Amino acid sequence: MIMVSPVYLSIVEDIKTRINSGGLKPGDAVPSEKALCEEYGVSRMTVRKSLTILANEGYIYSIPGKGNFVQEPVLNKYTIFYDEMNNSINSVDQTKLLEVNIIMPDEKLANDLQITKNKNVIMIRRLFYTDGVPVAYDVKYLLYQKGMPIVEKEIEHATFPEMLSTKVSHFALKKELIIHAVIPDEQIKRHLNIYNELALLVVEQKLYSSDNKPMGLGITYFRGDYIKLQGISQ
Amino acid sequence: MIMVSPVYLSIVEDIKTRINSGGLKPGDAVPSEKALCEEYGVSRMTVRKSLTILANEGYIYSIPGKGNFVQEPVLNKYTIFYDEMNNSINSVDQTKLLEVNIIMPDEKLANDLQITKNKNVIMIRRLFYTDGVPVAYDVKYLLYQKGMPIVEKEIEHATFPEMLSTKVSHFALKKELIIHAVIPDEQIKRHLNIYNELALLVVEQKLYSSDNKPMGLGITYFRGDYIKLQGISQ
DNA sequence: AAGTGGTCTAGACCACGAC
DNA sequence: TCGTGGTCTAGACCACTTC
Repeated sequence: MIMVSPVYLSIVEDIKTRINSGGLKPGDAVPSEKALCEEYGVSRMTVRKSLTILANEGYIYSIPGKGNFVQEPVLNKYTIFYDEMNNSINSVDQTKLLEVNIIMPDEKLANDLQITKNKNVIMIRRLFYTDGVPVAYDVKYLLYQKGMPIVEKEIEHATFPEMLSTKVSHFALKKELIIHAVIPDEQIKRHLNIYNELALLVVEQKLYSSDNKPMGLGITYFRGDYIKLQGISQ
Repeated sequence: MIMVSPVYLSIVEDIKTRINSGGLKPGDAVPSEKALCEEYGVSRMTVRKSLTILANEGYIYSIPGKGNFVQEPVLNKYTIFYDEMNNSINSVDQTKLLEVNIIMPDEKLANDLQITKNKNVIMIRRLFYTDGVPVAYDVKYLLYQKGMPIVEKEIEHATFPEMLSTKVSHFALKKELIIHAVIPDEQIKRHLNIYNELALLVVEQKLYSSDNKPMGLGITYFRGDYIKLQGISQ
């Protein structure tokens, strides 16, 4: 049994090697598709399949009528997998629902959710525990819509995107994270049993519908000694 | 002048709509390529181009011999653009090189860099300023290699990946971020002119060569009131 | 006019899965 | 055996860039 890797993949690897070794530098033109066909002895569609992969992986870009060119590498792009219940050093194994309420938003919240101050907003406040220790204080604000689940069972253990599951297709959901660090205020110190100096990692989540209308705002305050977020390139 | 969008894109949009509207649910089989050819009246390569795009965007996956299936949506994936000199609320406009030195690693550092404790490591310590205010304290550890730039000019204003520019192709560089929050120690308080309680956002960067050997470790301590990291879905 | 990439066709053969 | 997706070919026409 011989595993033969498809031709287009070996062409991809070959061109990657030319780029990584410096033979092809950012801005340089890749040989034309016709030239690559002759060089590798394959049809144009095969060469184009290879070039499509290289473009998808960020190695090259194409300008119609001109050619394919080596892309300047992106050095600052990372992928992070975030879920308020799970992170790289710790998982939430218990939650406590502090409050579910319908409120009227204040100035800032109305602005964040792009609504007027007389609209109803669902506020959910929870505590997250690991091994019996309170590790995070969590607040969510959701635009109130008919048919929304305000059943405590459905809310207590749900992550933010899950709370919108009945209203929105998850494929269409756009999300945004804002990460920063603060000193806890008295209320949070009380909830998280903090008696000495400790920093909080704060993660704000904003959910948008496919037409970029805000659907909700979530803020999770993690004890700094109980969370690390991890990002990876590619 | 009429802009005609290519057929394969309209097929992509049509299938996306079927998925977003719930007509096709996660786990469901997408109609076979042959069926799609007949439905849209196009050749198989055109249908396959559409399916490739849907697969690349995470909507579907394929099992050879069985068919194409709707993917379970990933709800926790975000992209973050991080660069120690720039973030969404603030940019570093001035740097101060505190120290460049060759050191022997301690236990933890040797472990992080996967080297023995008798190997040489370059340590670089810097301060970052915005409008004359020190906003971050930055430490880098780089494996010493012949030909490495220890010229202060090349180091002072460089981001971490840039420091390796002479040694590694940036395309091949793998990177990792660890984000957490701490209270500053006395040394950092002194460097950042912190007199009251303030949290630090700490970003650790690890750089790896293409064969997953660690190349360097960087730790940047940002004043919590001067940095916010932003992540977006898709 | 010549060269480039973008789109699309109508086939072909293969490996794999289900029956 | 038949249907499925995976690979590959040898063309074609188009829009665009360059000269």
